[in-house]
Amino acid sequence: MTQPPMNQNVTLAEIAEVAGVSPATVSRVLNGDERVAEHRVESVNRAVRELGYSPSRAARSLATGKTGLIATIIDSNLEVFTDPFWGIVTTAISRTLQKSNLQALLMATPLNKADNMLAASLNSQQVDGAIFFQLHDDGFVAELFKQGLPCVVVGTPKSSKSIPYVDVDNATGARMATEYLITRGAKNVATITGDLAISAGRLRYEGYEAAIAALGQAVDKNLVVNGNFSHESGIEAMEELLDSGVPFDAVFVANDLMALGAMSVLNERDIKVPEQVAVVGFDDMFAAQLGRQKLTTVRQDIEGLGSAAASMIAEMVEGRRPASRMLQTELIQRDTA
Amino acid sequence: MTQPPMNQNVTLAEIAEVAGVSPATVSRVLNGDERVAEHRVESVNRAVRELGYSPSRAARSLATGKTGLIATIIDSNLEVFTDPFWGIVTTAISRTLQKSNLQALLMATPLNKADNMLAASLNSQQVDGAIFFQLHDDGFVAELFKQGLPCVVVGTPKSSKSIPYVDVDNATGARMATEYLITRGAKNVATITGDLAISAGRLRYEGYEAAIAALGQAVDKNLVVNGNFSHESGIEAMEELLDSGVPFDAVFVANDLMALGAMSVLNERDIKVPEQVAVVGFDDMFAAQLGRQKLTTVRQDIEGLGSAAASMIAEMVEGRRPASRMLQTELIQRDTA
DNA sequence: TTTATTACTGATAGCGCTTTCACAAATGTT
DNA sequence: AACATTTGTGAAAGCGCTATCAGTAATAAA
Repeated sequence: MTQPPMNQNVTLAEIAEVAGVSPATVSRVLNGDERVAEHRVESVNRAVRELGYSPSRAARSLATGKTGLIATIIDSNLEVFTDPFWGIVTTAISRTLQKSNLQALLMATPLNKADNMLAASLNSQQVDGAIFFQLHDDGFVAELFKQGLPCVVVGTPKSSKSIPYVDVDNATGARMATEYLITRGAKNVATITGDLAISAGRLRYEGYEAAIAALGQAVDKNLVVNGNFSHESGIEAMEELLDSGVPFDAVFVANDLMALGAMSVLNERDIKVPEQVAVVGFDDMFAAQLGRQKLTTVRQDIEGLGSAAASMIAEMVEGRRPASRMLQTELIQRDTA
Repeated sequence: MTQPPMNQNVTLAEIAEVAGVSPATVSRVLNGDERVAEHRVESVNRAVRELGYSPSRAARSLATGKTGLIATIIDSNLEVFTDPFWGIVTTAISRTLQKSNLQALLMATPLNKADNMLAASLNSQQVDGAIFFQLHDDGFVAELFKQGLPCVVVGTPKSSKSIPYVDVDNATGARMATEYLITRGAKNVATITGDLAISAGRLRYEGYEAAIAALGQAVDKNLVVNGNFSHESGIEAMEELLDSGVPFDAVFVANDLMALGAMSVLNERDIKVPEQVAVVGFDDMFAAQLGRQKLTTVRQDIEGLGSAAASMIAEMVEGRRPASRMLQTELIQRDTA
């Protein structure tokens, strides 16, 4: 409760004076330099406490060439706004960065046209590193990375895998989901895919494929229908599947949003879930738990995504070169399968 | 497509040399000082372009005492993570700040115990201002504000109204919703309230009350049951309402999450919506449009909240003192009323 | 004891910008 | 024609730190 005085304008020089040492020594103490006599460390710390001193970031940046800032860039063209995803991930980033004395600079900007503005921000000594979110065009990121800016992308980069990235293990998650359906007794597992142009879409489909292949079977093309991750496309895909007449008793849907759409079609046509058709989604989005039937789905560790990205960038800032990471998923069994 | 060279280490001094003027003049041009001869302005701009120069934020901060940074503080104890709210609002903030050459610094931190750390970040010359999200204890903010830090809170501050804030007009929105229900022919409009300890909860209830009062009636206490904004509490509240036996033909629910819960109870008991009971929610959360019956609700302008907060803080940074703002809501008619 | 290390510490020189301040040139005023 | 203003510019002094470098005191090695 005893708020420290926290004077706005105390400078290192004043601390030096009060503590009776040179500015250099104060700086050493502040930065944890070992070889300072114990009694001086103490008197410096005391002065810091008493005057409520906290060093100026600007001055420090200017002197060191480090800003302590990490750009967190979201392509505002992207519609990540269907879920708490972005909030959770940025919060995790911010929290994790704090441990390395870094801070997150938020940048929402259309990635294509902003090239220049963004480049200006990133290229000069404005930030120590940058975290990008899955993007259509990662050529820009590759460029920056090559120029020496520490970068990590959340999601799987399209072109240059040389950029460190962190992603959810989409393929394994999808495979687990499909295998679960099979284990539950499904004979014909259909799938509604996401946008196959996006890595998450492709990989989830490949996971489905792998599960079928493990059975020694080939994928029946009639059982796969393409969606684009939208709720609407889930509805359409399920209608198409049903109308085609192919028999199926389970469906793996590439994300919850489409799964919810698919479920509403199933409900309308009075097809019992999971008795007649079992369904499992992917993402464990918030709304998955809202309906009268809660969705069985593959949960991705969103918070983990953020903190992994943050700690990777922190490593890079310190000069190391972290390996890309793949986060495990978890099958959440609920009402629909 | 032609990426500018964008050299990492061009300094103002080099620009001065290339342009054949003094550093002071370069600085003037960069900052739009009027009284520089036209031909010099041009040669400076040319040099800037050719060398791909962009000024160092740190140096500028050190010289001016301004950082160009706005802290965006989210109390990580809070569960804002049920909706895209946070993502939308921060994106809007970031985008709006850019217009004033400011940037958003993200800080997710438990507000109570972090006092010290946060205070350290905010108090010294680390940021030019701060945006806070609705918080239980705004005493901390009041403190900072009194100390001269430009602050804006998103939501309605509990204690000190002297802090500039921006909020959705909860009362009017709730009143509109209730009146709509009445206009539609409802004779007995019930309400499920939110947490009345939170301003949004209280104000939405007051809006309901006002609509009833406008009819010249008093609120029938049997028609109001308290929830706490959670899905679960919506379910419970509706069960209570139904079990109590009080007749009602419409219900205004203080948020969509509870409304969705209430709806599922109505469905289970085969009560037709909106024929037997009309329902309208509040928030227009994403999931409101997902079910088979899309929720009629009061939309709040989340993006507006973010950009208002951002432009208010920008004004304050420039020394002005903006008035608090109240954002209008909009009734979105869908399937449930 | 003399010399070579080691342990601490303080001057001091920037980091890259802004901003007085002073001054010259150009313009305006009696 | 003499003086007072206004304009446009550069020199130079910081802004608050860090980091190099050199120097003194204390310790180890010869």
